[in-house]
Order: sequence, then structure tokens, then C-alpha cells
Amino acid sequence: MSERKRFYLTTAIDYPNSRPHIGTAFEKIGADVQARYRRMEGYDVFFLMGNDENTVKVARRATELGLATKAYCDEMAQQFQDVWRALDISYDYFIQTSDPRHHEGCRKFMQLVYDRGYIYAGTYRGWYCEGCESFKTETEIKEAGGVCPVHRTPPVERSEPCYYFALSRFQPALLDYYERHPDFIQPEPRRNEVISLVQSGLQDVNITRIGQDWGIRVPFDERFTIYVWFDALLNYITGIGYGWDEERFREWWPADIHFIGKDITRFHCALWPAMLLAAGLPLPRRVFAHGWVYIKNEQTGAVEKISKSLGNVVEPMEIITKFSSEAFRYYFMRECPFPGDGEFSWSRFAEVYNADLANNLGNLYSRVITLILRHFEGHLAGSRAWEPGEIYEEQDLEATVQQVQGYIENCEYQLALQRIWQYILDPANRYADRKEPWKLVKQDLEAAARVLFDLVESLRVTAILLKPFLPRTAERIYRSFNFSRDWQQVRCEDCYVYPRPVDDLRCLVRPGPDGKLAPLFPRIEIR
RNA sequence: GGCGGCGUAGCUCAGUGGUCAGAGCAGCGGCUUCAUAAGCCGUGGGUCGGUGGUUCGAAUCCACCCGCCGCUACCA
Repeated sequence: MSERKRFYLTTAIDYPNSRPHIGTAFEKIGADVQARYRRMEGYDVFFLMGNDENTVKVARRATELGLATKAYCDEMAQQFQDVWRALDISYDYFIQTSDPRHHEGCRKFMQLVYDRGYIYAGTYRGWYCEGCESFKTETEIKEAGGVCPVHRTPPVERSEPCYYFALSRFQPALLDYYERHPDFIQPEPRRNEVISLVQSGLQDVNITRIGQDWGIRVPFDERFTIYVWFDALLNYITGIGYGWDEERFREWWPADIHFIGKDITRFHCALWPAMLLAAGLPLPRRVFAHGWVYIKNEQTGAVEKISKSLGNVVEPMEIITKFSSEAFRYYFMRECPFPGDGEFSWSRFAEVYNADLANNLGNLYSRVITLILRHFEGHLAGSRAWEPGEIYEEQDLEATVQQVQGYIENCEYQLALQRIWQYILDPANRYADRKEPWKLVKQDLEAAARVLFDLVESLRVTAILLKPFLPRTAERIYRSFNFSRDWQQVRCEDCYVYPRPVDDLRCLVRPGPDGKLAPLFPRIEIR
């Protein structure tokens, strides 16, 4: 047996000062689709997520609530994971950067980079806000009109000892890497931004803070803690064993994709690779920067940034409990292009849900199964010898499936879903209307059975292609029949290389007490 | 300020020199009733942001203008 292909993917780690919102969830769902797709296609997958806990803000928030910082972090980590589990995010490990193993990995890494001569002592001079107990950037202060944007007080110029990471020395190496790996930064606009940024010149960055209790101690100078980005980025290697299980680390590194928000592209595409180069480690293969989810205000029609102060925060749990995690996942993957920005509104949500999930997919499922149960008692006799018939004769199913796969691999999820509806489900509904099996059944039972067999075939293909997107619905559709291939073993190729059945096709579901089949997606009645 | 992107039917967008400018959703009309009042068929005259130019011919290339947006070093 040849060694199985590995696939290591990560999402950004989140600040736990507030609960995750739908924008955060968007990223995790997009990553989850990729993880599920790769597993389905035979990869050994490791999917890392986590929280970014070593910041002053987190320590301050804990103090406000009268909690020990670590206890607060653990509590928030639970809350985050509750949401991720409710959304069926299939992560393999959830890292907390307050974990001692992460601390050890960071210290080891920093010592290594220090020993290799890329970290040096210096002085940091900047604008300090007493209220925030932190430095503010020039632009932050300029935008606020010369004061701290939070406290509205003028900052004081302050200097303190620190350690710098020699980022500037990596400019040529970074540009060379971008040149030789055109797919490293995606999508394209982000790549161009990073290249122009790096071309414009890099400054060394201060990677330490002095006099803080919460955080990771600098190994070669215990007065200091490691400053956020240097620490946070390292989760991608400490999460798979760096510093505590070297064998495991070597098994998974480098990452195949880092999924991040577009706002933190530069850290992942410039600082992070430079850090790895400084440590002599391989660089990740791909960084994918997704877009933002905005809220469309139903009254004004205005598109707003998600913000607490605007009061427009939509809780993921609200969508999940009102509808389902499947509907949540579908809306964001279909309606918000992953590489670009998208919008959320309840009315749009209802529209998309009804049109695609209830009326199209769900209704097809219901009408096909009902006919098979009513006229064939759920058993299409003799069908074990049949081949899928003319339902796809007007298209090349293999080409369609491969197109969908290509879109998924490029993280163009909205295009993948669009294809599935346009090339599989819509033709199936049209085929049903053209053949009218509900009439045929009165004249030619076998002909009707053949039509229904083909319609089931389109449901089988749909279930397989939707497996990464709607894991529960896909499984429910698939397990409604006695297909020969086990659901766990199913892969995209099975769509067009028809797995030989050992038995006639049978429906395994039955109507409820009301005589009706339980709908996949009950319609949302508007008003 | 600099660099880059965008502005196409009510909504979301595809279309980058050449048949009458397209798709999905919504809307409207019809057919149908197996199905979740679902489905199918038909229906889109929208200054392709504006002006000027290149060309036999531009939504598609160039210039300028208007409007929106991104990046310009530590916010998902």
C-alpha cells in the first residue's frame, strides 16, 4: 500500500473576548468544507482550530468578570467549541494558546531564531495610551484626531526596551517565494497587495512586551513576554506537535492551507513565512484569505459591518436553533462567495432556503420517494441489472463532477453549489416533468420504474457532491436507499463510475403517521 | 496622497473587440397535481456609471470625469 496523501489545514485563532459571530463562522464553515472534501477523497486530514488567548485584552476582560484569566479562557474555549460543534465543524484539535505545550513550543522556536541571529535587543518608541496600557499606531491616532480612539485622551510618547525580529532581512527571500509559488497567496487581489507591500520595504518588528504577567515568557530574557503575532502564528506548528512531539510535527508540516480573514493577510504572507525561514522550517503551501460577511439592514437596505455598537450582531446559535446547521452552512457557502464579501439578512436567508433547499432539493426528494413507496412498495424489482439511463444523456456527468471538484479545491464554493443545482437537480426536476412517472405508472409499470430509478440516481449523485457541504442532509438522502457503496467510503468518482449494486434498489424510509414523508427542509413561511 | 479593484435587468452576478447583451432569484402569464401551494413552460427592451477617443465594429481597448471599495505594518 502506498502512503496516503496528507492534508493539513488551519483556521485563524480567535480572540475570546466575545462570542463568535456569523463572520467567524463563515471562515470555519469554508475550512470545514475543504476538510470534509479532502477526507472524502482519501486524504489523511488534520484540521486545526483554536483560540488566541495571550493578549492583554483577554486578561483585562477576565479581570472585569472577576475570573482568573486561564479559567476565563477555558470557559470561552468551551463556548466557542459549542458553536463549532453545533455547526458540524469537523476540527481534529482545538488549540488554546494558554496551553503549556504551546508555550513550550513558542519558547523553543524563539530561542532557535535568537540563536540563529534573527532576533536582537533594541528600543521601541511609540505612542502609549495610559488607559489602554498599550501602544497605539500612528494611523490609529491620526484617524482618531490625535487621541486614543478608545479613551479619547492624548497618548504619550514612550520608549521601552524590547526585542526585534529582523523581518527586513527576508524581503528578497519572500519576493522570491511569491514568484516561484504563484498559488501561495489566494485569491489574486490579496497576492498583489502583499507583493506591493513587501516590495515597498519591510521594517523589523518588535515582538516583545515588558512588564506583563499574562503571556509567554521570552526564553532568553524572562523580563519580557512574547508579543501577540509572533506567539499567535506559532499555533500552526505547536498545534501539531512542535516543541512536544517532533515526529508528529514532521508528519504534518507544512500546512496545505491556512484559512484566514483578508485583514490579516500580511501577517500570514509576510511575517509568518519570514519567521519560518528564520527558523529553517518549510513554508506553508497556501494561504487563503476569505472575505467579510456584512449585515444587510432590512429597514434601510444599508450594508453594515457586523458590530456590537450597531446592534446588528446575529448569533450563530439563533440561526441553528431556528432552522438548522445545514441551512446555515448552505446559505453562507452558496450566497457569500468565499474569496469575496457577502451579505446576510433574514429575508434573503428565507428566500435562498425556500428556493434551493425546500422547493428544489427537498421537494425532489419527497416526490421521488413518495412515488416509489406508493406504486412499488419501495422496491424497484429487477433494477440491480439496470444502468443509469438517459437522465444525463445531454451532459457529460464526469465533466460536471470534475468541475465541481475543481471549484471546491479552489475554495470557490458558491460556484460548486451553483453547478450542482444547475447541472444535477434542475435537470432532474425537468426530467420528472417530462417523463411524468405518476402517469406512466398507470400504463407501463416498468417504464415508470426506470424513470424513478434515474431520478434516484440523481439524488445519489447529489448526496455525494453535497457531502462536504451538508453532511447531515447528504447522509440522510443517501441512507434513504440501499446503495451498494458504504456512505463512509463514498467519493466523487462514484458519481460517474456507477458502483454495481448487489440488490435491487430499495427505499429505506417510510412516511410518518400522517401518511407523508418528513420533509428534508420544511418551507419557511414568510409573513 | 500613492498603488489596485469595481460600477451590466428589482436583487446577486456572468460576459473582456464582432451572431438581436446573458444566468439565477424575485415579479408576471399559462400548464400540471407525483411532491413541502412544491414542479414545468413562457415572459427581461436594461443610457452595459458619464464624456471623449482608437477601430469597419466596444459592455469588452485608451484618456478624462463621477461614485463605491481594498491595500498603504500589528482588528474576526
